[in-house]
Amino acid sequence: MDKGQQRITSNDVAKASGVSRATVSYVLNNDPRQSIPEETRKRVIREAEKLGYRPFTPARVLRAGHSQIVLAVLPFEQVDPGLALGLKELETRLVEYGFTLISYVGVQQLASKIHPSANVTPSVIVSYGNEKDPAIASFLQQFQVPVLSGMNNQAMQQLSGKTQVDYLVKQSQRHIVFAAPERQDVQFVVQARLNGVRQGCTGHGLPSAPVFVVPASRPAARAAIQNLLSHQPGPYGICCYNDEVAFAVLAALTDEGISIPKEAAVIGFDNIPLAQFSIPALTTMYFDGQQSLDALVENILSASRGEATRQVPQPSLKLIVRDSA
Amino acid sequence: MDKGQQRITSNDVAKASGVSRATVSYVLNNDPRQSIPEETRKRVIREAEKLGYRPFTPARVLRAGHSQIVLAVLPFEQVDPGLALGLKELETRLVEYGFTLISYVGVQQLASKIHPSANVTPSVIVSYGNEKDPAIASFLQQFQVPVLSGMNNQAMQQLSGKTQVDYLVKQSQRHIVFAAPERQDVQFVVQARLNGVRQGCTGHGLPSAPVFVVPASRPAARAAIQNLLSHQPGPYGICCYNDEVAFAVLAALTDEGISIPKEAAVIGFDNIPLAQFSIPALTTMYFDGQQSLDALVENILSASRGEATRQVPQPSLKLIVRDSA
DNA sequence: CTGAAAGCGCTTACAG
DNA sequence: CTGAAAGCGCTTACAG
Repeated sequence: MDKGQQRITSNDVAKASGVSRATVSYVLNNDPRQSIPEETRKRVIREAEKLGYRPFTPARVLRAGHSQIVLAVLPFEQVDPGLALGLKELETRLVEYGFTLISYVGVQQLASKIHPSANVTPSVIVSYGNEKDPAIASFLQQFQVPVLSGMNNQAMQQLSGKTQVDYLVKQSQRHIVFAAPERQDVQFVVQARLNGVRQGCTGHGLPSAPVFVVPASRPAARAAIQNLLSHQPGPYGICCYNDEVAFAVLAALTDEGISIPKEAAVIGFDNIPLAQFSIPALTTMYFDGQQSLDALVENILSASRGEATRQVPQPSLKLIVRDSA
Repeated sequence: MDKGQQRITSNDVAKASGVSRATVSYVLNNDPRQSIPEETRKRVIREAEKLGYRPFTPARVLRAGHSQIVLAVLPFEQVDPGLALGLKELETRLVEYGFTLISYVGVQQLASKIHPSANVTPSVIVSYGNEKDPAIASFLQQFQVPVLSGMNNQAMQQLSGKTQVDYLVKQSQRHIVFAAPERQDVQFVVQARLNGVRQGCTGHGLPSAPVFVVPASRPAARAAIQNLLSHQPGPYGICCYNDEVAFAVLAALTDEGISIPKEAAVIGFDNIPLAQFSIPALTTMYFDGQQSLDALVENILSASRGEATRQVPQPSLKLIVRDSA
């Protein structure tokens, strides 16, 4: 069945350099318990290179009993830009320890088909969704490996919502509104953020913020905001779920001729690269997860060895003040 | 070393259901060449489920000699939104055949560290970069599996550039400018797009389009565009590398008080979700890769069996006319 | 219809 | 210092 060239194995390298497979393995893995003469070592390495030998990972993993793969489970349709950045950093960090980060995005549909897990054998999972959701829980469980929580917990999300309100209120007293996306895949986070916003309102003795679901089309967004604003006199303070929602709100406001930030102040979340180029430039916030990242990496390493993990510190919240609020 | 629970193997299932490992395998893989009594079959399945048995993939792959993994190699820092969508679709399609799509983003740095390939064993690679780049070529080569070209070739990119010009010229005669991003990771594509734009200029008897490198910060972008526009009288037609660049151009133009599209028309590329929310709403284009996707999936399947692949048809180019051009 | 056995490629005690 | 051997978990000829 398998046409084409044969796989090059450690056996080939052994033969080519006139040693046993054991010695090849010792040399290539730099086993400190063996002392191989420099000459032999050189020869093995040279032959391996010449043959283009790559150890066949599945065999190695079978032997070791566990892979060096970390799986990030992201149960949303799209990865928010802020999260994408964090994952990239995590990946870079893990590579230094010989680990590879693999992401599953939009697990809900995938899980229902042939289990994608069939092809990937992580030794640790980092979960960014609601682990209490039974569908997600059972998806995670089937891997039978430790599951860590990514830097995306409810407490953090609430704090962000609250901080948006704090900033808006500090600027001047406003009717606080929470702008939510239509997409359903992320409502878990939306809820947490909303809770934070409402908590902020309570803290400032303000009425509870209404939810403004921002339509995904521009004319609809405009109509919706017109309707929203007609209910109450301004000025408004609009806490957006993220920068993408904020762009839609900005456009709707502009189309309606509402002046920003005077009549309606808008604050986003994520500080995506595009945020500085909105009109007006978007005031926003983001998580600076450096220390949390360190802790997460440590936990991943521990978990992969079967050791206990520690509490990850909250990332700190950064505010970027531009022109929209 | 390995603490915690033992792995559940097919042996456990065999013992629990009072059959041999062979039978377990036959049942669980639905081997059509065996006729197992319905009762035995039921029992095996039940026990496997009860024990939560999952075949250990590395062992399976070692036996089979090849995985069911397809690796997408994306040698850029970030994945453009249009590409991200295409990958998502590809993944969905492949899952139906039992394959898993895994992406490596930003391979240039990764490749220089511990070879990430050590942990992943694809049976086919889909490459979205410049395969003639020696660094990329050697990265791809080490996997020793068939490499297919993703839907991202130069001819396509050129056509997009040319089509941008065609549209702009059809609207009215303008000084054509090509707006390129600062980021270096994607210059391979930028060049192809630029070639297309210049080809379009030539076709219409226009002078060759100058390249406007758009700074990543708003004030710098504004200063740069002021400088650009001072060289020649308008009106301008600005072909942007993608929608993100277009957002920056729009902001710079607006800050300079240039009227869009009258004095400067702007056309983007990708039709990202945010495109409709720019001010003014962005005119842009994108690839509709449906038929190409079918062909790519077929090729992946063929290649994984060691069979020959066929030419992938060009995706068609869609124009979205909004207000910026 | 079922089971004992071989073998995929690797690493690592173990014997020399 | 080096090599023969065992064994990770799986599937699949092969023998019965």
